[in-house]
Amino acid sequence: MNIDKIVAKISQFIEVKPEEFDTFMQFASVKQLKKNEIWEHEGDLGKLMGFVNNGILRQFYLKEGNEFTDQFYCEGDFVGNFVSYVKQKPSRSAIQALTDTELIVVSFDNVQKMYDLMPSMDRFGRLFAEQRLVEFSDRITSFLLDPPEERYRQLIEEKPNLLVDIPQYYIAQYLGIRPESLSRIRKRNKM
Amino acid sequence: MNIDKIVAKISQFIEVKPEEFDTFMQFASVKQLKKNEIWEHEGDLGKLMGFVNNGILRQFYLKEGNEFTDQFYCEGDFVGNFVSYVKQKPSRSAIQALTDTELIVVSFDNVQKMYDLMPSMDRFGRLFAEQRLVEFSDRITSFLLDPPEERYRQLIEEKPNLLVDIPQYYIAQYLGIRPESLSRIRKRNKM
DNA sequence: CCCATTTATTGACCCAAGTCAATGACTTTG
DNA sequence: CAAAGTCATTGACTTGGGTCAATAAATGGG
Repeated sequence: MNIDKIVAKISQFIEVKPEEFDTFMQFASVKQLKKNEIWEHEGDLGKLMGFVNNGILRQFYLKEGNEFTDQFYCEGDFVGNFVSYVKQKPSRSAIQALTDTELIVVSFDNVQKMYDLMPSMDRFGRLFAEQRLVEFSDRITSFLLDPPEERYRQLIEEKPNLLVDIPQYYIAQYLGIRPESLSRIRKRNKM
Repeated sequence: MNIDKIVAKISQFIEVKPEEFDTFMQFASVKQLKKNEIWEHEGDLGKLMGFVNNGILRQFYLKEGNEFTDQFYCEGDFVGNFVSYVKQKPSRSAIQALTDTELIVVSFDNVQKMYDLMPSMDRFGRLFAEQRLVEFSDRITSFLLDPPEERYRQLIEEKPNLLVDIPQYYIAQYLGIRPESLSRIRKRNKM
């Protein structure tokens, strides 16, 4: 199990002692996903948290036969049905690998155990949640302030690899528009 | 200083010992705001956190002469330029009281001190941030899945008092549409 | 390398929100 | 109470995204 990336990630937030990582790794396992494989299904209760060692995933909703992509998860991100877990309600969304993907997986129950065992974990959880909060807040603000065109520009600037690694219609779903409209936006602006 | 509501709020997340609340209150002060008064200005670095004892506030952005309301804060909510504080960058948004308002105010710096002094505070911060995260996530999902009409219906169901206490055009700003469009939506659906 | 499948583009048309301007309703206050 | 100001509604028109269908381009498996 290659833990370099997850060590680096957690160390961005708190100092971690080597023996704490040993504890962490006792709870962890590796999961390989093939392209297009569904990892967490709609209707599941969020039970697992993953760290993306490599690959891209998306979280999506179905409504009236259409798919809506809510989030992308890329290398270095934590992925999971957090909302379902926090609410303790079955998830309305599913999580799917868009490329071959490797995850380091820990159950939320074991994450809870770590919160109780390791004093620094609550702080990590807080700082991590605060950072996600800022990302979510920025996305909401962008829905209010920026037209789809501008949201597309920003997304591609932030995550240029999306454009090469996954079909455009997932990007359209994420922006809240139809693939045809994204195609026209790209044409209008020669992107 | 009436601390009943804030005690109740924090107790939803963690158990607090009376002496811990004493510590908390040493850091806190009360701030009265008049209707339409700006509490935090655009360009300020987020320095203060408030707890809404009563009243309604909004956080808003200016873009090309238009105002965009990003968040409402009602009785029992924590209000502040969290994003600016976390990023340590001047805020692009302002916070304004929409009715006469009473806040219990603590500086973010003192909140940090409490994180270090009181072991349970990191957990409170984590749980609180997790809950906000779920709210934000639901709002993003709603931007993707639901037309403005449906978002309006849900907002009014959740916070019916908004409709009586503040002008409709703030609600339109929050939904991401123009006041004229909200007026037409209400007419179409006899709301 | 070819064929089947998937993905992206384009066209024609529709509709809901945006824009601008005018009017109506309601509030505040001198 | 009258006048000013604020807020909501309505009308006429524009615009950009949605929808459906056809075609083109890219991809992947045999």
